Amino acid sequence: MRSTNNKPVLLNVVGPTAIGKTKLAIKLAKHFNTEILSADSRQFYKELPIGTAAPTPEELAEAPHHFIHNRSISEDYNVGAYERDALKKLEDLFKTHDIVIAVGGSGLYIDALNEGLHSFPEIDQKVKEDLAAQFETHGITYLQETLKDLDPNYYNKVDLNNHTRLLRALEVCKSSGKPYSSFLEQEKPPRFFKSIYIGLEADRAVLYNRINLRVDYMMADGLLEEVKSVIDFRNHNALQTVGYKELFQYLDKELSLEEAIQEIKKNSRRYAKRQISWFRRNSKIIWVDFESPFSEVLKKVKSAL
RNA sequence: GGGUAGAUGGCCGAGUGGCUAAAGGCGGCAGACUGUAAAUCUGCUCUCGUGAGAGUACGUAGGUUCGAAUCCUACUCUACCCA
Repeated sequence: MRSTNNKPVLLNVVGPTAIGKTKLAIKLAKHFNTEILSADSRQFYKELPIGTAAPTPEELAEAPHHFIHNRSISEDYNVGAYERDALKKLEDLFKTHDIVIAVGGSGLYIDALNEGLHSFPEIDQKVKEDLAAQFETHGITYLQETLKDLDPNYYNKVDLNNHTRLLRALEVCKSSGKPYSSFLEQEKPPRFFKSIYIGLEADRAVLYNRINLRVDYMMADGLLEEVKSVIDFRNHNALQTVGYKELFQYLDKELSLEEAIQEIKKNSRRYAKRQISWFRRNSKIIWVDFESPFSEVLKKVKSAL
């Protein structure tokens, strides 16, 4: 089942949270007798099975999964590391499979996998801490002015209100002595596989209803206990996550349990909206209704091969 | 039955004669996104119109005024208090 140009195929299943990506990916994996590569920025943390809606043990048994529960929240992990690790895994999988399934709702991770990121220098931790401290004391203006000085090109492009972006760019500039934008100008090596994208969609009201219901299921499944078990790590990046942030607030007595649950639902809806925005601009995605019969999905996949 | 307070856009809530289609918040919609990305950030949100602009709007009905969400009268409803 190689693609027409004889490259192996990475079949990406994308879409907003709670729309049924996991289940579709498993069906596709079984059909093509292949394996699943997760492109989800939270499901690889083994301590967070409930709140991240990771595949259940039963689902994991249905098809081989990679990048699920293979990391700890105590580790620092990020897209760059993911791209490196996932690509290596993919090379392995393509030795024995012509088609592999990727599934995930993290747009940046999907893009990193399929298109690649530019290569950036290592960040000097001291530089990072210094910048954070400067931001703390001098505010965002400091970041803006420093960037204007170190990388005027990027200064003209970035969202100047977004401190996260400014910090990252400055970290690269200061660690490497070269402008951040100069790294973006480098040629990216082309992928050795062909990418196909299936996007699941649903009416907004239907999607929101599914999200709300899933939060209730998570609570019934013991999300609160899961959150309590990881509270010592609450400042780690891995826990800047919907479902955890809000329940930490409940444990801090800032919110009632009911309020916290409502916040989780709301923030999940907003997250879904951001995912939709991200995927909408990818014109390669073949969109299908989340309730489409599998045969129909399969037909669309095959016509894209 | 009497008294007091109140009634503002999907919701909460400010405004107390012109600068008000009406602050702010919430909710919603749309967008950005290259190593924190389930993060971070931006715009829009009465109706019609691409736009200029027009129309409708601050409980209801009248009134005062060049001009009213803002002042007056009556009525309706809500909350609390007295009987």
